[in-house]
Order: sequence, then structure tokens, then C-alpha cells
Amino acid sequence: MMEIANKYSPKDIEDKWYQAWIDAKVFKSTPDDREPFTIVIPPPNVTGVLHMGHMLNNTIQDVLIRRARMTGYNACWVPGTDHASIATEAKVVRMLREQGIKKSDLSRDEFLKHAFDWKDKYGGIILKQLRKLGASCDWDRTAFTMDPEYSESVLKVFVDLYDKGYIYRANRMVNWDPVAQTALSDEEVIFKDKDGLLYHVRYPIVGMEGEYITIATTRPETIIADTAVAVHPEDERYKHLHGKKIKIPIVNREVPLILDDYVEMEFGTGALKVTPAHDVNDYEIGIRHNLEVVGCLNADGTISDDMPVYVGMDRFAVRKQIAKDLDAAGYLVAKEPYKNSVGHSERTDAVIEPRLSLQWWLDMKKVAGPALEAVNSGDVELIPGKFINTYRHWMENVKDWCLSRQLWWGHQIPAYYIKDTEEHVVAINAEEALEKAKKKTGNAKLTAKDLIQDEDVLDTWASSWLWPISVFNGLTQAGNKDIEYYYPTQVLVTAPEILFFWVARMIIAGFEYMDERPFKHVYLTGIVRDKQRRKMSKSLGNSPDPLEMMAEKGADSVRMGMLFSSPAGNDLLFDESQVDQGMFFANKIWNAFRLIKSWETTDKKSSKREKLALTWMEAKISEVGVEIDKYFETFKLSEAIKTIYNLIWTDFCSWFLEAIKPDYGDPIPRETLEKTNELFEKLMMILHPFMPFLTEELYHLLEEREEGDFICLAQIPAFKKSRSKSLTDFELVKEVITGVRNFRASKQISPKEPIELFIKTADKKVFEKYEPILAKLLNTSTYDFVEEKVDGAGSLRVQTHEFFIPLTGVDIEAEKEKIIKEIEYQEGFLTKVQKKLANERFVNNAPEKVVALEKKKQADAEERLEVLRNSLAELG
RNA sequence: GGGCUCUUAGCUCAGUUGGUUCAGAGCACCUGCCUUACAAGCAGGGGGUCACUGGUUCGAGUCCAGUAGGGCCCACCA
Repeated sequence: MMEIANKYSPKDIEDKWYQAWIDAKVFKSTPDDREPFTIVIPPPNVTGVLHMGHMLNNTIQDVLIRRARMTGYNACWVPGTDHASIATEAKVVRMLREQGIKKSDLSRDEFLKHAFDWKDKYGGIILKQLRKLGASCDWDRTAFTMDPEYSESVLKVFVDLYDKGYIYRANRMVNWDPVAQTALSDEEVIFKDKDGLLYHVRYPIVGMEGEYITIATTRPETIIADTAVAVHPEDERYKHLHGKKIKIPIVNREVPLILDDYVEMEFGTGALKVTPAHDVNDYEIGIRHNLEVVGCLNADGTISDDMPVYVGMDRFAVRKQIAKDLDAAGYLVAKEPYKNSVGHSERTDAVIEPRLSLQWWLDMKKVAGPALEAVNSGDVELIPGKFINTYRHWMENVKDWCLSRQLWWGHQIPAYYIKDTEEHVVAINAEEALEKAKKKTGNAKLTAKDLIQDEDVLDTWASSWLWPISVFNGLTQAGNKDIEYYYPTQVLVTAPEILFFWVARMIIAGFEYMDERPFKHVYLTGIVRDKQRRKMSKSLGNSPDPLEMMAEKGADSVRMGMLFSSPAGNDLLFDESQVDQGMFFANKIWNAFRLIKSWETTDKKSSKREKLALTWMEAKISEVGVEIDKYFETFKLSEAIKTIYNLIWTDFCSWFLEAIKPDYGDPIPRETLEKTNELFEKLMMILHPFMPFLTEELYHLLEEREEGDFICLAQIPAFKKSRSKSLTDFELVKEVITGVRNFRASKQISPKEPIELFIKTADKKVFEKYEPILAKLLNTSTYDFVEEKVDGAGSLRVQTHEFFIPLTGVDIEAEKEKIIKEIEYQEGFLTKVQKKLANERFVNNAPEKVVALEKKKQADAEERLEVLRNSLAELG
């Protein structure tokens, strides 16, 4: 036979098979008669590179899709990328700056050209990297959220929602990112607890020399934009000031003292400075009291030109400066440390500035209904189920969605403003817009030049929420073959972090545009953390490089490492030793294969021993196969892989192979080898979704395959619950073998030294039947039955069976002691059972089955005690 | 502040509707083995008052209440 290395080396094998799969187009899916099993990838940012989170997420998807492919489904995994407007634009801006180009010097078209150049050159690297992992995507279907047809669907939806009256344009307080200089949705704001200061500042009362009112604020820099001071109407401390005017320090603006319930008397000094332009709550108060709105900040967070002071200074610099100035002028009363939560931009980490601006909004209440209902009713199932509460709460309190972003990279909002009017129209393109504009204004002379398209682009999620539909062109070619066949998809695998950003919105879009859920299951993965439970991140430097790790240890091992401990919804504490465990496993299988492959064959019939082992192993695979099916149904992949691991390592290698293994140099009957090969192949199929490369390699090394025959296309047999008696028999056999090995170890008898074994049992049958296996695995020179104890022998007991192994210098006292201990244990157990059975309420109330079981336990214990007492008596 | 959730062996986790000798698995650990598939291995072994307190029940790791300590989500605080 050919030489096979005694260590498995994944390096060349993995690339070889991936290329072979691609060449043979095995991942390609087209609609046919089979049931579809569809997964759409959560599209990574087009600029992204593979990190551990992707590894987990995509490993899970690949396992599910490969398993589906091997169990009769037409499996289709659609890959693609997201244009990720804000993240990508930030990256392009940075790249240009490094080349000495300022975004502000470029026109929109020039900028977009740079962006597309960049995307074409570097974009989608992550998809190449996914191939290393073994991702079995249908690459011909690779989609991008800014593909022409995809873009068309995004705009179409915007127009439709506008026409339905769900989209409106309004001037409102938004979350402003001063670094990216764009509005953000509420979901893009992350609140972080920050240690800050609470400044107590006294404002003079107009017309009351020497009298002040002291306010408390964390943002003294906005004092210059104050347009009122508010107190609670019932606050006795300030009743004498009702109706007075207050003078704002530094800017010397006179503002009213207003009364509002919003103010909490207990907080700070009970007096609140009101800055409608720079605080959400103050804005509301401003509306109630008809206050002037004075803005003091530019879009980039610096003080605006129309302020009398600090012009052009950054808001944080001003905070320090104004504190000094207030102090110098005698206005600063106190500074106290204060912890509050401050909103940060998800993408740039800039501190969010509430800012009044004109944006496009989607009235979420108009569209959220069916999506809430779908999850409530289980039509869409979240895994694990605990997320349903979070989802429900968000949906029931859903806020309007700010759709516009002040960026260039993305889908430009299809709204057109008509020159010299206050009017606008919304249309899929300029031509249609012109038609609509003519109609709307009644002016047939309008030309394209009279329309100005909105400068802003749409939020990224306003395109990715169509992903499961638009990757199949379900809106631009409604009712086409693909969308009819693949939609709805089966499962979405993603992180809980984007449950609202993306998942909820996809469900909304699914019902709004397909009248159907986009997916049946949502599998929510955990966060990949290190051993200290810290989130893996670039900045912490605690994340291994997935590509290096795969190159070094093999993608199969990394996949195993990821899945060993990652129940849905639980964080994965990643440790490279888990990858090593995967590597050891690969090597174990490799060596099991080497053993099988090394056997010469003979034409002799299978021996009794081999037949017994084969029967058992076959039954065992069925039994465990059923279990694994169940784990897949419930998405317990971690459990599934552990079960397979044990099936292969413990059952197949440690028990089965050891049982059939011929003596060194001896041949094995051909029919035994053939059956063994079949079993091995079956195990490789079950394992394949988890370790695709190794299993494909072994599938081909096992025998010559026809062209186009790949394990990844093979069908895993349907397993039926096996009730073969061999399963229970073999458990007893294993118990006896373990018992005797333990006996050997305690008596320091080497496994190489044959022993004489005498069995005293009331049930000889099973021991007669399994004699060949027991004799081999126990290395016996004598295997016989006795009616009495054997003199000069050590003993052990398994269930009610007793075993004697003659040896020199048996310590009778020690033997006795051992038996006495066993008697004590059994007596204790028996007493417990008897007590239970003596309890009338138990016997009357417990189900018959349970009572019968207790009676059986009692009988068994009594039987065992009898054996033990006899043995003790025999010892004298 | 509101809601959700978790606490089982040194670590990471299983444990279905309450009922088998039910207290489990993997890793780690200990002991003995370089036995011609594999030392990335083989064989054997020890280890837990199921967070705490109480309740329901014939019976609680499992159900209920409270306590302590984690985690998540939402809201929001001048």
C-alpha cells in the first residue's frame, strides 16, 4: 500500500479540495424539484476583513448548509457584501487624506469615483477569505447592496413607502455625529457611562441686584445658547422669582424663568438651564414654552460664527475654557464629580450631539405590526427564545426611523426639489421625477434642470433590510423563478447586536413586500471573547488572526474549535487550545484511517467477534445518528459535534476498531473490511459538515471515486431509532472490560500479561455470546464459567455477575473489606428505596411506572446483596 | 429606573413535561504505560450540599417566592 504520513497535514489538502469543489460547481444551486434550503449571508462590510466573529457566524452557516445539502435539500447559500455607507465612507475619506486629498475639495462624482475604485480594488477581500474557511456559498450569486439592480429595488421601496404616506420629511432633533457629520438612527448611538463633572453655575436675576439662581449642568459650553431657566412650579425655593428674567453669564442674554413639571426638584439645585438647540428634552420644553432656539454649534462640533465668544473652538475645549471664565467672573459655585451616560457614535465613537435638522423619516408604527405578530406567534422563531422579549419590547415601542445620512457613499435619496418652489417629488429616477413635478406644479415647461435631487443618501440598513428579497431580485423582477423558489429562506445566522438594526427590519420588509416572513429561524450567535471574557477586538489585540490560524492548524480544526463551546446565544470563550483539540481529533481520525488502510485481506468469512462488533457499531451509529438529527432540528450544533466526537473517538476507535483489529501482521476477512469501510464512510458523512476538508480527503482515499463524486454531495442515510439488543449487551460487555482493566491496574498486572477469567453468573448466555470480544480485549488465557468461588483469586462484580482472576498472594482480608464496602453501599441504596415504597402516599400518588421502577430497583439491589453476602460467606 | 436572563466538577457547558444507580460530557488534573494506527496517543482514576433561604409536592438540579452575585436589552438623569 501507499505510504501515509502518521500525522495529518491539512495544508495542501484544504486548498486542493476547495478548488475541486469550485471547479465542479458543487455549491451551485438552481431551482429544481427538491425542497430548498436557503441561507442568505449577513453581508459583511465590503471593506471588512475576516475576524473571529465572522468565523463563528460563517462556520455555523456552513455547517447548516452542508448538512442540508447532504440530507436531501437543494441547499443555497447566498454570499455578498454591504456597502456600509458610513463605515466605508470614513475609510475612503481617510485613504484620500493619506494621499493628500481632502473630501471637501472633491465633487460628489469625483468622490464616488474614488470610492468605487477603492471598492473594486480592495472590496470583497473578506469573501475570498471565507473560502479558506470552506464556506460552501454559491459564489455565482454574490450580491452587493449597491449593485445596479439592488439599488433599483432600494429606491423603488423608498418611493413606494413615500407614496403610501409612511415616509415624511421633518425638522427634528437627531443624533448628530460631529466627526462623520451626519445624522444617525437611535440604534447607531451607544451609551457609555462616563465620569464627568456637574457644574453649579449661578445666573443673576434681572432687577434684583446681588440675587442669583444656581443651575447644575454637565455641559457648561452650551450656556451661551441658553434661552430659559426652568424650575418646578411647586418649588417653594423659587416662588419669589416667578415671572422674573434671568441674565445668562458670558453672553449677557436676558431669558425668562419658566415653570415646568419636567424639572425634578431633588436633582441638583432644582433649577435647570434650558438649551433647546442642544438637548432633546430642552427642545421639548422649548416647544411647550415657545422659546427661542439658539444654536451655538457647527456641524463639526465647533462654536458657530454667530456666537459672540469662543468662535471656532471645539466643544470640549470650550467646556474647559468656559469653566475657567465662569469661575473668574464669580459665577461658578461648585464642581462635583458626576457619572452619566453619554451617547457615542457606533461607527466613529464621537460623542453624539443632539442637533435640530431636516431629515427623512419612516413612520415605523405603520409597518411594524405584522413583524411583531410573526415573532409572537412563532411564525418566525428566534433561537434562543429568550430574545423574543427584547424583540417584542422594541417593536411595541418602536420609534420613527431616521433614513437620511449626510454622506455620499450609498443610495442617494430619490427626492427632487423643484426650483423656486417649496415643493418636492419622490420618484425612482429623474425622468419620472420630472413627470411628477410637472403634474404637481401644473407647469409643463419644467425641465430636468429645475429639479435638484436631495444630496443625502439612505441609511445602510434601508438597503440591507431588503437583503433576503433583493439578492433574488424579488422586487425588480417580481415573481421570478428564484424568488418563488428560495424565498422565504430557512434560517438567518447573525449576532444579537443587530437584532433591531437588521433582523427586525428585514422581517418588516418581508411582510411589507413579500407578504411573507423572510426566514423561519433566526439563530443568534454569541460574541467571541477571550478567556478573560473580554470581547475580541483589534484595539485590545486579543484576537488571533483567523487566516494565520487556519494556515497553521487547518480550517477544519478552527471550525471544531469554534463550535466545541458555542451554544446559541451564549458567548463563545475562545481559546486556541480548543483548536488544538480539533487538530488532535483530525489526527485521530487520520490514524484510524491509516489502520484500516493497512490491513491485508483474506477471503475467509468474518469471525464471530467481528460480526458482533459490526452489529453493535452499526446499531450505535443509528442510535447516535437519531440523536444528532434531533440536535440539528433544535440548532444545538455544539451538542451535535460533541456527540459525533465521542461516536468516532470512543465508540469507533476505542471500542470497535480494538475489537475487530487483527493480530499484528494477520489479514482481515474482506467482508469485515468492506463493512468497516462502509461504517467509516458513514461516519465521515456525518462529520463532513463540521470538518469538510479532512472528510473529503478521506472519502477519496478510502476508494477510487468517479468524477464528480464528492462527500459534500453524498446523502447521509436517514437513521431510525435502533432497539438492537446488541446496544444493551455491549454496555454490559464494556462495563465488565472496564472493571477488569481497573482490577489489573490496581493489582499492577500489565495488559500484556494474559489472565485467567472465571465467571460466576446466573445468566451465562450473554457471556457465552460475547466471549470472543471479552477474551480479546481482556487478553485472557482462560475464559470459563464457575458455580463456586475460585480459591486464590481476586474478585470483582458487575451488576449481579461475579468474576474471579487467580493470582498469587491474594489478600483475603482486603477482599473481604472490599465486599463489605460494596454491601454497605447497596444496603444504603436499598434502604432508601424501601422507605420510598413504604410511604403510602408515594405508592398511591406516583404513576404506576415510577412505582414499578422503584420495585425493580429494590429487587435488583436485593439480588446484588445476595451475591455479595454469599461471596463474603465463601471467604469465611 | 423598567424589563429579560443566568448561577450545576478547577474551566466551558448538557440536564426535555418534576420520577431510573441522576448528578453528566469535554477539557484540565492524578496514576500507570514509548503496547507496530495514533504520546496530537493508550488504559485507569479522583472531583460537585446543583449560588443561598424558604415554600409547593409522596418526590425538586428541574416548579414558586425571597436574598446575594453576574450578564443582556431598553429608557434616561440638568
